[in-house]
Amino acid sequence: MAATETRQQIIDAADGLFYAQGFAQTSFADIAAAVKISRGNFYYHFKTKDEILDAVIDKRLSDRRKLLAKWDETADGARNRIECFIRIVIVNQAKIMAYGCPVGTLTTELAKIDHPSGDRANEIMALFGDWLEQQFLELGCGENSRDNALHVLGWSQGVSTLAQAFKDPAYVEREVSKILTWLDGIVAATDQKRSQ
Amino acid sequence: MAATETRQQIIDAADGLFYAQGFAQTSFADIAAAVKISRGNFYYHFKTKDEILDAVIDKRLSDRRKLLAKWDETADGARNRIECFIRIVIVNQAKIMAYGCPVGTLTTELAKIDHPSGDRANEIMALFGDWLEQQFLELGCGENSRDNALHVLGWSQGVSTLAQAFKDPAYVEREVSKILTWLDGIVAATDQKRSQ
DNA sequence: CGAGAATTAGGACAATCGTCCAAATTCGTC
DNA sequence: GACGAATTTGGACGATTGTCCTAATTCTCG
Repeated sequence: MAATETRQQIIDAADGLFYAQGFAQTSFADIAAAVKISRGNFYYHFKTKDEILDAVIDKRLSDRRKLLAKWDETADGARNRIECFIRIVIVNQAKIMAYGCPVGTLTTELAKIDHPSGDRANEIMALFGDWLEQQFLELGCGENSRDNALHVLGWSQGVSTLAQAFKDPAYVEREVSKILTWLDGIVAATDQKRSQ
Repeated sequence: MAATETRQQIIDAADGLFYAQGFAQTSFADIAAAVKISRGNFYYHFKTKDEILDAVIDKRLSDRRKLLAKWDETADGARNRIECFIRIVIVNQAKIMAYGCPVGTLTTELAKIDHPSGDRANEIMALFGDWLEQQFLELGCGENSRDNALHVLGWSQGVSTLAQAFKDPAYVEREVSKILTWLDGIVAATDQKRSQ
């Protein structure tokens, strides 16, 4: 099999296992079993566990960039694009209730063990923050755009944490309604300001 | 030394280490070094690592109950008590930026590894949720009280997660201002409804 | 087909993990 | 001071960890 192919399978399996079990709790043996490859084979593709982590972070960054690009293309207008982001807590509800937010739980875990790749993991969080800021800028929020972006981002992290703790789908639905009401309030306020 | 004394020192050290490093990342050797006790001595006080975890959760539950009781005594009115809760993200800012929320990170970690004591850890989260609900009930929010309580609780989790990721104190301050404005909006709305 | 490169298999390695035990030490009580 | 209980010590244990190496296998191309 081509090296790139096996390498990709390792990354994909590690991505899923890091999400479901956490980085520190996932061993080479776990990934090997998932890919059905000998343990020693890892050393050919990745010299250390940290290299796998970096590759997984790269993949997640790439995946999220693609997701945001898709929303940029398909969703009509900045408000609807923000709603796309908001609704991922419903779309991915089952996984979030089981494993939490893939972005938030990784950044939290790496920050807590002070891992060198923690900054790279934070880039995924920053990616969403920057994208949201861009949407609010397009909405006409001006200097409040960054503020609003972090508000929505933090909201999603809070909802994910409580969804995992309480496993209550109805709570998630209510919070989505609330933040959408807040969003439309922002839209109305900027529209009003613009017409003045 | 009395057994209860050593036991308490172990629990206190484990509490701090579980918070700073995470449960899974903290070994018996780590705690032993912190308490300056031989590793084997643990077996006399705790048969397994899970027993230490349970004791730490008990301590945290007790500590938080005391904190809430103090707020019940000292703070004047339900609104100010809710503000006490909101402001812990500022009071504990340094630790939160370094290690995240003690409650949220533990529940997240235990949920992810599907640990038997995860439910007990969730009780700490539920403790705050129930207390907040009680405050909103006293504010006169009626059936919206639970909803509002989870909103504030989720908010605190989101702020903690982003504070840890971005390490930006100004963001925390802005979010506190925002949620206090929201809170006063709730107070005003219920006052208005009451006077009708 | 055959030679050389690319890829994989399987295990050795030192370290660390949670657990457990027997011996040594300290403590309280008469 | 002496005896039994309570407490502590230091290390052994099997398992697992990440890392690393060598031999075997598969693939590629002349």
